[in-house]
Amino acid sequence: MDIDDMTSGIKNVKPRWDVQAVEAKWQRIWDERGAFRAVDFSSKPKFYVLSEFFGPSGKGIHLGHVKCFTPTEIVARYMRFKGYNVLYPVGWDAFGLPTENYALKTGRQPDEVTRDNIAIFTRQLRRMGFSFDWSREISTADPGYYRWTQWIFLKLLEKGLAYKTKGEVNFCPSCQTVLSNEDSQGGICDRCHSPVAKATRDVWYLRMRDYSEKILEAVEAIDMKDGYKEAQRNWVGRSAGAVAEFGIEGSEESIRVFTTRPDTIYGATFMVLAPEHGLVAKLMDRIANRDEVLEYQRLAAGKSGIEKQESADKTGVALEGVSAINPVNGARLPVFIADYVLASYGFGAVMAVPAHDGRDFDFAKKYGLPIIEVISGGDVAHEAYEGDGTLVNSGMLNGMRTAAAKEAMTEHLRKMGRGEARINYRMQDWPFNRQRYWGEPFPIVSCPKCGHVPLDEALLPLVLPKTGDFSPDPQGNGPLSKLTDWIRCACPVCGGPAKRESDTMPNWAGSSWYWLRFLDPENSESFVSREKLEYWGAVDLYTGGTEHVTRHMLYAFFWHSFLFDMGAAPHKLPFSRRMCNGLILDEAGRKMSKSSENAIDPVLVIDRFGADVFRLHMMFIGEYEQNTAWTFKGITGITGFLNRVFDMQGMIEGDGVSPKHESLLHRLVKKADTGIYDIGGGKKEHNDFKFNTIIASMMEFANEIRGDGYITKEEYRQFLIVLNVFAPHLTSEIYEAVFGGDIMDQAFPSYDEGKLVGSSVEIPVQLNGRLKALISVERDEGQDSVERKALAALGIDGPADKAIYVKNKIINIIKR
RNA sequence: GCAGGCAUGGCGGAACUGGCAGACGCGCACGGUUCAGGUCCGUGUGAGGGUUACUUCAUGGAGGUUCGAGUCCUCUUGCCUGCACCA
Repeated sequence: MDIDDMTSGIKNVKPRWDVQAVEAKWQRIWDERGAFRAVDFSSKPKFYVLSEFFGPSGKGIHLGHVKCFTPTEIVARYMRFKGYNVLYPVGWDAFGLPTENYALKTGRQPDEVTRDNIAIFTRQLRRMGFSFDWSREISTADPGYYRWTQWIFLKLLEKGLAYKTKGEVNFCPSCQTVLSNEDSQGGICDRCHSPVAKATRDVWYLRMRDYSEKILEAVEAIDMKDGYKEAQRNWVGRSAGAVAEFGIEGSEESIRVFTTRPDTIYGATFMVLAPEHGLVAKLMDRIANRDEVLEYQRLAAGKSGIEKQESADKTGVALEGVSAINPVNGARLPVFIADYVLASYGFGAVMAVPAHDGRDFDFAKKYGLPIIEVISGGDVAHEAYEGDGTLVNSGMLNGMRTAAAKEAMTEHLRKMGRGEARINYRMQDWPFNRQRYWGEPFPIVSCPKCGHVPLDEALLPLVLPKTGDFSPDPQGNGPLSKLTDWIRCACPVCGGPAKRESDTMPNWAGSSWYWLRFLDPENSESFVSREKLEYWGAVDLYTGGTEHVTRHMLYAFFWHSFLFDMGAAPHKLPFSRRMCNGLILDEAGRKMSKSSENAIDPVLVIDRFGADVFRLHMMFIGEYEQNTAWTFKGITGITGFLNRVFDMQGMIEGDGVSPKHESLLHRLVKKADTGIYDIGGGKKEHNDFKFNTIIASMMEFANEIRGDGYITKEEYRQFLIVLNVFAPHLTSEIYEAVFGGDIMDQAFPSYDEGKLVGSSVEIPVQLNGRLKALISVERDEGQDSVERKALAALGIDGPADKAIYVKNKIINIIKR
């Protein structure tokens, strides 16, 4: 579909200025003047604003980019007017599967594809007129950049936060690579949307779980909507409880469980292990129903995450001949394996208390296991009671309340040497290697004698070698393993024959620290200079997609906390404030993605309407954080508005601010000054990012001017500055024509609280809460005289029973 | 199941700490300009009733607090978005 089809049926409003020429002219001027350069160590206050950098696909920018970047662009221009040294950088998250898959499909080299795509993005973004500091452009696939990604990995390794082991991980059969939990949310590959399988592989893990508390600290400290914090807390999944150790009858082995309810331990009537629990193999020769157990294990291993979700019904198999012993009362408990217990959480085993846990209850009912009530308050014959209450049937705990009993039992277990208090986390360590080509090579050599040996830092970057064959290997080896000359090397420690690591890092590696590199993109001595880190500090405002809240952001918190701990970053938090933009939907309300049919190419919109109109329209049709259905309806209203702004050049009369327009202008300036961005931040509630209503206020102002037929020079000047942050091209052009010079040299206009209301105000008069009349009063007029006017307007003799007057707003007369 | 969010005209959406509901824009109607269409300019536009003055009803639904509720409280319905057998 071309632009004419898409815009058929809407008014054909012609702009009265040469849109394309004006926009090209100012983009060139800004470029020549280096207008958006952020200045290191400037004496102005710093302001660092960032939207998530671009994954440069071949399709170019999409509407989601425009929705995401226009707000930060507006904030950046606004903050420059407010006298800040603004850093608003641009870069490329260039490694990763989309580029690699595209290169495979088209038979081209990923680095060439990346270079071409970056060129496309650059051209398009310049045409949007975004005020990026292009001199700080970075790409994660550039050796000068990924040298430092590799360096951070070596530091993680040095501090014991990276390790390689065999582990069960998510594996995408289609992309033929290992994925992290964050990459396979809902059991679906984030890249190709295939169902994810489980596989046992050699995995490089990063000890992200060790950073759970620090990540949670960052979650609490960053200024961000509660919903996102909650999603992040859930992802980390902190829960406080105890570990308890149950013996195995006639064996040295024991079952360790994590429980949040140590108070219910007297109610445990059986134990459940995850099917793949290591103990099963160890006890195999005592298990009477070996075949049945092995069969169940085999079935459970084959189930995907989705299959497990679909079968809510609980299944399991008893380990016949195995009994566990409750450490507190010596009770003999049967032991089961069942796939409702997850190997990856806690110890992969639970003490089952059917009276007080819904899942255990279901399982007990199905297999006819006893249910013992130990907390009073429910009806455990019919359903599990998970609430608090008083302990019964619980020996030493009887009569205690839940909270006290938890504490007492935890202490009791500790004294017995059979348990202790424990905080457990749902979040897993981060599987960090991918069996794909287009990523950062690991600076690691594998030596038969010395194990995994890191390369010397001085040898970084370990450059990704060029190869004609970078297709994934069905055996699950990284494509680099085919490059035998590159793989073979000498061990840095013993000099003997060794091999390089052939896997590469995931596409989230380079994005886990990139905001820091913008501070010092050319540095070849360190990842960022200390002085620049100290000058710029945290990103003041960071925006991006909601989908990155439980992924990129958690990785970012992890790496940043690590860099802080090792003393490499002087500030604790990477970002001060985070906002997430809503999605762009098509007119039918479906998600508009760049791959789908319904996508609208932003370039067509620029060609037809220009960047100024496009930006205003995008901001006008919906709120930043809400999903927005894209439509061309109404876009001509924006063109008409800018036409009227353009026409004001012929309506200039007088200087100063006319009394007629004074309160209107002050209200507009206040609306913009408070509604674009809350400077200072730190507040719980923000009242900014109100771009749609600021545009409405500008339209109101323009309507008033048109009605009056004149605008003063000073009014026009202030109005153009406000509009400039939204529509920089046209306003620069008009400003130059009317006033001479560059509008960007101006300061943002100021407003006066005392001038927001005109000298006389029209207020509604209510009688018993019903609107009856309007009266005109002086600004701040006293209640007595307003009340007299109101009574007169209502035609009432004598006093009111009561009168409520809200100054300059409303008066309500009560007369029964 | 748990958590978070949303609900206002024909449509997108306004409404600051409770204070004229529907700003602004689109659409629509009528009028002007035009040979005509488009553009442009003007007027009107929540629903019902009345010839007018006016009046009743309206922010998913039901109650409540208040002089006054889209906004606060209780209950309820529908939709969206995360996480989901996490012990």
